[in-house]
Amino acid sequence: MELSVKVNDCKECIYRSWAFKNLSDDELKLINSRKKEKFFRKGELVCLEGDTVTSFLYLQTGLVKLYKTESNNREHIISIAKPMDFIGLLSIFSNTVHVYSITAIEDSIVCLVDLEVIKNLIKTNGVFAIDFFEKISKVADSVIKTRVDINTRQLRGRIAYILLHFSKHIYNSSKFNLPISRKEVAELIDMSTENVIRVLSEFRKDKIIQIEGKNIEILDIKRLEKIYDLG
Amino acid sequence: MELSVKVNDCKECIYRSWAFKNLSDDELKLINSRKKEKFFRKGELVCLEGDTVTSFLYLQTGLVKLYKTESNNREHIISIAKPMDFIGLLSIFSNTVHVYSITAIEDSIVCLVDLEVIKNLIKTNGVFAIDFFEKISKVADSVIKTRVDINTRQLRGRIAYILLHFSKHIYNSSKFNLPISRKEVAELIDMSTENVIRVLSEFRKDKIIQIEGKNIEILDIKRLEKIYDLG
DNA sequence: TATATATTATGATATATATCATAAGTGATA
DNA sequence: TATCACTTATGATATATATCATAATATATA
Repeated sequence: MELSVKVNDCKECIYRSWAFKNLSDDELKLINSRKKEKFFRKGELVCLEGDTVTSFLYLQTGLVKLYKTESNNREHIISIAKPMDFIGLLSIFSNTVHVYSITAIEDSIVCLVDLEVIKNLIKTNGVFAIDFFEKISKVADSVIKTRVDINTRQLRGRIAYILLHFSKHIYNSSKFNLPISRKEVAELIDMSTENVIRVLSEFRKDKIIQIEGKNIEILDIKRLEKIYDLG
Repeated sequence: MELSVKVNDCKECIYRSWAFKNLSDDELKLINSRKKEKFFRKGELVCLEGDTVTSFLYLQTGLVKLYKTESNNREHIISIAKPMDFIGLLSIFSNTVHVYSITAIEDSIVCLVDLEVIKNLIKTNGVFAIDFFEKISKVADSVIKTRVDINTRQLRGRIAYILLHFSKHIYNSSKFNLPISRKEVAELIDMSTENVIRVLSEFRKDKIIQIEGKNIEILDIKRLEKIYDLG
């Protein structure tokens, strides 16, 4: 179910990415006329793998997961995207269809801009083109880096990674509410659900973290960082 | 040691990527005047992680590996790039320094184009900007896809992947000379060297492949594909 | 050519991780 | 409220994978 949201004017939009800083007022107006802000309730699908890419997707608020559904119906999460991320990743250039499915894992607002408008601006405003490529490249580069970081570590290192990631890069707090289930954590960092639970319990017993359901508090960040560093 | 190579004029260059198809003769001339083709012998370093990115790097012939050196001095190969790939990946937009080191794993010719020239062309020729980003996005997307493909499979599936990859996408032949050592295969698909050797031997015993040192021939591609599909 | 070094190879063993089994807790829903 | 499905939890066991040990080749280097 898509609810209507307060409509932001691009020019005044507080969620606007720095990648749009070199657009003129007229260009922002153009985007404004061809964009739509959509609200997605936690759990709602934003787009499905295989859908035709017609819009540039920008996450204003909330959190979404990017994932693929394997042939055995298991999901494999590629990335958790945060506000200001270009959540369609490189598909807008590399493909005519979305490579990943996207689902909101928290109530989220996604701004959809007609892809043709973005491509035309890239063609006509060279400085914007460079800015835009810089931003999208950074997002994609960080996806690659994360995949490698995770897969070169073993279980404890992966759990440490995900805890530090949520704490430092998403919630900026040592205390946070994990937005995904242990099963989804498992799908994100390539391990079994049982082992996710087990390692979390281990960290709890070692007083590295405190757990109350989905509420997690990092008690000993130094040790967590050490576990992450050692792999 | 960099040897001089026959200098190709960009306009006539048989190695040119389709991403450059919408450049005028003058624009190609500009690139031509600011490019350098360098020969790298097998094993030679093309660039080092951390080096400032000053050129757009394009692989004309040969093969190179993109890798990171871990703190424990172990190498982790991110990707094997083939002719026509943009081997600097997204670093040219996302970073001022190279994120990966690059080394030739076969005698290779890399064309280095002054990055400023490329960026200026992106700014002034919008159609080229789109073409260029389509290409670079495809290369980067395929890196992500490959990482996921590898890490969602277990050992036999990974070896099957790498054999099929070399056969289908790099050499277009069921018979080929593996350009990297078993150790490097291990670094590429995240497994131990011993297990790479073991699984290859297993495949040999099962008459799926034939091995003579680095010379490999796929005898039963159907079974190899099945092993890959099953993970 | 001789020597050192790296690669390929295989078996034995240790370790990491997944799977299976079971149960308590939680949340959705009829 | 009662029922059902899902999540969290933990222990036991099976499996996958890495590591260790050793040796035979192959390759590089003095």
